[in-house]
Amino acid sequence: MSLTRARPLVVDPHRGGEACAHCGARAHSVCNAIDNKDLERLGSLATHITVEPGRCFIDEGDPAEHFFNVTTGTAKLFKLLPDGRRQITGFASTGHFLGLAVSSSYAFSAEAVEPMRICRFSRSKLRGLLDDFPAMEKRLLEVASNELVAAQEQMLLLGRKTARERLASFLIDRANMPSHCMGHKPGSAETVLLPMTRNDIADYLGLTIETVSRTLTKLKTEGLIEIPSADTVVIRRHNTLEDIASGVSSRG
Amino acid sequence: MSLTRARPLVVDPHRGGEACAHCGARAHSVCNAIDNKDLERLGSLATHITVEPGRCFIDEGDPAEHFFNVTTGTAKLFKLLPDGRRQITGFASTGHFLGLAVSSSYAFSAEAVEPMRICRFSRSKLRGLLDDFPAMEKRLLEVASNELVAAQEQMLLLGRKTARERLASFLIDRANMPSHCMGHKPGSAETVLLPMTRNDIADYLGLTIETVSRTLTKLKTEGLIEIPSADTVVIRRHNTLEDIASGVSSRG
DNA sequence: GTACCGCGTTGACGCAGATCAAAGACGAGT
DNA sequence: ACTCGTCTTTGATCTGCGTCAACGCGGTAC
Repeated sequence: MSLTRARPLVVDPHRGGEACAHCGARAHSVCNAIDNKDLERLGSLATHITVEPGRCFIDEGDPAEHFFNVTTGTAKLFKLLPDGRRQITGFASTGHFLGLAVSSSYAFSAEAVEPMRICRFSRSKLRGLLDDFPAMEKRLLEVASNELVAAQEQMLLLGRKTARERLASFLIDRANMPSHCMGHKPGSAETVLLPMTRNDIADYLGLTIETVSRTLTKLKTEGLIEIPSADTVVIRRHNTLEDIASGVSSRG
Repeated sequence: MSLTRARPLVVDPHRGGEACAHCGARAHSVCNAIDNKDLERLGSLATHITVEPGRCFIDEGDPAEHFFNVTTGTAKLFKLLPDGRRQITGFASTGHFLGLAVSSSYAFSAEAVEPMRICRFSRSKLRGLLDDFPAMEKRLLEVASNELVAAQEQMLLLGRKTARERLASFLIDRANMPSHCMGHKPGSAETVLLPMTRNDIADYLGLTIETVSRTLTKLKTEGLIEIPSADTVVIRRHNTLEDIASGVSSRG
């Protein structure tokens, strides 16, 4: 299932504990379970890579040789059916950890939607690190548990919510994201940035691009949101949108 | 299948390490990460309870005071919307571990579909146990990772598969389950037992009960399966069903 | 026996969202 | 400025599945 690899990923020669100590993502990631004094060992295992938008850096089915930690930017995680139908299972931003699977191959693909910087660890080497630093393993379990809760919420959305409710849920989720995940501009919690395309949103919400566009337009004409540009949404009536998202409001 | 209900959970006085040493579920559960010599401590933390079909033993939103380990039987895990719409996020059978969430309250409800025996641990006490036995924490991380992979697969199903593909996927999944999960009679991998109702299947697959019934009937008339009784399905053409499940076959 | 009652099946019809189609909007390259 | 390609919006039409309704079946109580 390998997609095109016109150019190799860019590997940054800059590495080592020095990089970890000054990493802006550390505060938001599993890495903060590691003491300063042990950071050098962590850094020695990491390779820093940059990924341009549209580039796939994890291919479903490929041997799972690495873990990844997102430093900056956003990726979409997705699974494909043979005929091209796609389900985006999530978006990974700063601090997000990828590649947890026990299996020997990746269970999903990952593609950058924004320019990204990523920290890459060899799977086999990290295993030894985890044995030495149980605090990090504890953090991983926390992270995995939280993702499981989010996955269940998404199953509820995909299985039982209407298009209107899905869009409302999506916008509320984005608005509630910490600012380091690019959910909104600092100081303006109601401005939601959407770095992904309508197609990505559709594949995330189990809809078509047309339904996403139409539903957003409807929310706009009802005065619940504004859409100053295609990748920016301003939430005007947050409470109403929350009610719709949780299935309370039946108007439409 | 229907037994009496509206009785409290039965707490079995039988407890202690002795019970763990002879527990039939241990081989399939996170407990097998614990040495025999430490089993007594594990057992001292556990309370054994029995749950009758139809009884809810986890309520979404309640304070998360316990972890659960399924010894025998099957539970459905689900989330509700205010108007009653329900999404079943999974079925938990022998060896399944419940209540991983980091949050202080449960993210889903759990209800027995078959008579169950469950091992209950206090959340706070188990925390200390995990600190002492990192092997168990490692197992938990493995379990959580595997569930995350399953959750992503289910998102693909709910977001992008047709009713026909969903039912085929469901039957294939059931057929591939280890026999201790009641997926099939030993020696007859193609006989799938369905302890849950059509309503449960519908809420698991994001469909209605009528569509589940119709689609199963269609698969039957096409000779892909047999339905000797409502809770038993015999898979006749396993490969064809697998193709449908993975979105290859477009006939219908 | 008969009268339930919960569960499953089947049919007729309706609708939310998919599909098909076309036309802006916007940026990159020349 | 112009073209080209990608993304987005909007309209017309179609359809898979939901909704509504009726009936059958097996188990249980009496």
